[in-house]
Amino acid sequence: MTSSAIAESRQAAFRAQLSVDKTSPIPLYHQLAEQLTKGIRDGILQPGDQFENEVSLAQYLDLSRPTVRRSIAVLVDRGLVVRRRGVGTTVAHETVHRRAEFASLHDDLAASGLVPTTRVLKLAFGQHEPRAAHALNLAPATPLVALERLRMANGVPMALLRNWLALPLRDLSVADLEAGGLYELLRQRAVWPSVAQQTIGSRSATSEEHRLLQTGRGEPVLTVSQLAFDDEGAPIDFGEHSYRASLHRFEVTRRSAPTDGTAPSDPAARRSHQFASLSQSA
Amino acid sequence: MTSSAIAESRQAAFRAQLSVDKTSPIPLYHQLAEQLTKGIRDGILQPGDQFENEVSLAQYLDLSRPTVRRSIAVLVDRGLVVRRRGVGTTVAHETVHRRAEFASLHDDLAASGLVPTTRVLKLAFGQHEPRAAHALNLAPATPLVALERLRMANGVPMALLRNWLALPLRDLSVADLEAGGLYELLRQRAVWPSVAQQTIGSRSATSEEHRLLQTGRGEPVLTVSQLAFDDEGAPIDFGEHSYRASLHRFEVTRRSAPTDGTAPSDPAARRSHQFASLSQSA
DNA sequence: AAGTGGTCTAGACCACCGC
DNA sequence: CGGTGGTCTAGACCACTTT
Repeated sequence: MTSSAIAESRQAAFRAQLSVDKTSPIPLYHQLAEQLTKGIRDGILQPGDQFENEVSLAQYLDLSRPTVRRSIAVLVDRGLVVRRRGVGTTVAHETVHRRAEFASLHDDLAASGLVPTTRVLKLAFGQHEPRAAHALNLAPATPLVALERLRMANGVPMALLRNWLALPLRDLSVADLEAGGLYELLRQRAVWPSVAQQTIGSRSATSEEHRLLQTGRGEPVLTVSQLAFDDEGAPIDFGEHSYRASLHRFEVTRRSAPTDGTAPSDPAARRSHQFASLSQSA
Repeated sequence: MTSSAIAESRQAAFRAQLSVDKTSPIPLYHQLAEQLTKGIRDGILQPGDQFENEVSLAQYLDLSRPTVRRSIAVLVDRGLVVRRRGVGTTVAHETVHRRAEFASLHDDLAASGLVPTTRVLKLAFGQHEPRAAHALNLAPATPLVALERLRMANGVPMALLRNWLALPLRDLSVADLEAGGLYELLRQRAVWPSVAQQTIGSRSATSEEHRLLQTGRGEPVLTVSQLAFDDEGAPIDFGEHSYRASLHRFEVTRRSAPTDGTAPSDPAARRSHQFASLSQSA
């Protein structure tokens, strides 16, 4: 049995697992994209394997080709597969699709098997912070919720997190904030961050940071300024975070890809914008 | 005249400028997306303005609705507009669509009105660098092109750039490298980077960096390790770059958005992955 | 009820690649 | 040449928001 024959049998076995529920409120393309993604992430389809072509997959699942194509576009966008005109679609190489996904620092630490804890240094309502207000596109006198937290992992100080919330969330408590991540709390209050602009820099630690983060001699901090907005562009919060440089890395994936994950053959279209995904890890 | 009436007249004037060439080899959706993008970037359409709806725009341009929709999806992906079911499409707020796009450090400096220059410290063919080879998924003994450059702006040292190329480009010359950016040279040789994984960190400058970059006392460096791959996942290069922290910031835009720039209403689909764009600036 | 975006169909023709 | 992905059409029905 040749290796390609083995790959074909993998493909056939995988295809047999696929199914979509046309009565579900979940879009068909989304159902299929999730199943295809899982197949690759679980290793059922392996790097270099030929993907079933769009037409026959559509026929097999009784879907139209555009719908199947849209599903595959999701995988292309995630960097899991590569489409080549005239050739076919193949599962991308290992190093390409180890694409980091974003999670909050709290979640990231937890995922690393560490125990994240939070010490709330400050929680104040109705604060005025003209700089934060300006960054959030609000009037300078807009009252904000000011927040200062020290994030630790297994008791080791990791980051100093300062945030100013544009929302009148008077029910936030120190206990809530020490129990988990800020964005999780916001989502519980139906606040869905949609866009966040971050600026990553670095400098030597201030004396306060040195004290709170227990940084070593000459250890710098990685600084992240963040502006978050919801679906409609309404401001959510402004954050200024300092991470111990020796304990953190920010992973970014830059990708050149047209919007829908297809690759126009035209040179003008190739000069397209580039997209990336971000994760942070300790 | 009400402000919405003014916005409507802007919209009408803008629509009159639109046109697509059906005989062009450039995809129709791409032609339209570029024109719409330009209209927003040039301020012809302003934040908060209502976009023409998909159906009438399709009718006006004699295109099908899916094609127009695909164009608008490009803008959604770029963060320029916001779609809301039952409401319409509006131009995103200023702070949301000031989305930085990626460019090479060389291009970024030039765009800032600075004069970028490059000093080639090393250019060596057939080098063995097991660490770089491993990162690129190559055999440890694979010969690489080793490259070390000092990038300056207006004569001020900005960054130390070390790269190892996986490609047998024996025709690279010091003169080429001092004339422009590395990736521009690669594109001239038909090498199209498709995916780049970067890890951003920070540490205090080594003595060599201190000497070459003329860093101030206690000034750290921002470090970026980068792996670049082409369309097919073939490795292009491994880079280790050190930027003077006081002179650089990395801008990242995180966005939660489904693949094609649409927003599934289903909660399961909302728990989708997040995308971002990266730029670096001095 | 009217109008918007969100999804989907069942085709079509073309460009590119490998045989 | 056949098979693949890339683009496009002309509809359809639905979900959601506003009036």
